[in-house]
Amino acid sequence: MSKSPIPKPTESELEILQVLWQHGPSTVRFVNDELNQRREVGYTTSLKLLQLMLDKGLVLRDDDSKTHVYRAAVREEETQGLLLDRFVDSTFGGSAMKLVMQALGNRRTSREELAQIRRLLNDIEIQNDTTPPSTPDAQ
Amino acid sequence: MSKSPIPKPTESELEILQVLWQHGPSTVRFVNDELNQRREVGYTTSLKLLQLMLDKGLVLRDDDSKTHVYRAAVREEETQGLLLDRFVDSTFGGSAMKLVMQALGNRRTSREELAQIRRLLNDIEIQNDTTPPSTPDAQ
DNA sequence: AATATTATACGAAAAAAATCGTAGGTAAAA
DNA sequence: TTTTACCTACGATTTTTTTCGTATAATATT
Repeated sequence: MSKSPIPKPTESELEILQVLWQHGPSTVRFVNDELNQRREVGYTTSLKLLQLMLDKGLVLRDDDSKTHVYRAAVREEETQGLLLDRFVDSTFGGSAMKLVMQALGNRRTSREELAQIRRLLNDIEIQNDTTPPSTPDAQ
Repeated sequence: MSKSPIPKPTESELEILQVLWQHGPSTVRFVNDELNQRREVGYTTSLKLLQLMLDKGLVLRDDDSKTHVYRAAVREEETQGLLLDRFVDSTFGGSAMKLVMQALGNRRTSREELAQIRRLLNDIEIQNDTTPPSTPDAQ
């Protein structure tokens, strides 16, 4: 049961992953166009990034046709969770609570979203009740 | 009412800020010792970092005595909020909700903490009710 | 067939961060 | 007063990340 040694994506790599997660398998051209909606990036820059990501195993590619198609090799939630851990650690000293409080307190959250969170809280409490609190949290 | 153009702290700088936030004004020696509880860092590395941070305005220092004393120049919540924004943006495509859901769903949250969040949710809803939803959110 | 367009590969420069070594100063101890 | 211990300043190196230029091949266009 070997855990994949996912290398942490850098900020730029994350941007690209976002595109792939959101739009599915894409060509370099498409990815680059997407990136350029936010900031100016050269085509070969995106290309190189994707190639590096391929090496790292962050993406896979289909090079059947001349124009290669890349897709994310890591799942969105998994990766986000990983980065979240790092972030909570580095910025909030390990306290996920603090983070949540800030995230909620800092910005305007709609009633709909609040309700959604309440629902989630309920679910978690139910789980807490039905599950022994001593669940080994293997990382 | 000029907002200070706080430069974004890097990961290492964040580590140091954590120490200062947690322990208050500290000497280089102390900061370095703290850092070394997590990983190996040379003394002059910490020193240099603090000096750079001084330049950037991230910390202030009292150099009355020979041994300088540094303290955070940026407030914890403010800085965390700033970084949170960046993080939400880069990792969760701008959706704070997604982040909160993950943060809560992903890890074991104690009943106490859940209650705390509920309280916060209540507060927010009250605010939402008493405050016109159209608060100009000048960025 | 010749030309223009669009791709990939890849080395390497540029930029950003982190780390360290060494010089030199001050103060306490011997 | 000499020695020892600790501190700061600061240049410079190393590492990591980002960005780009150029060579070259394949495809489409005229």
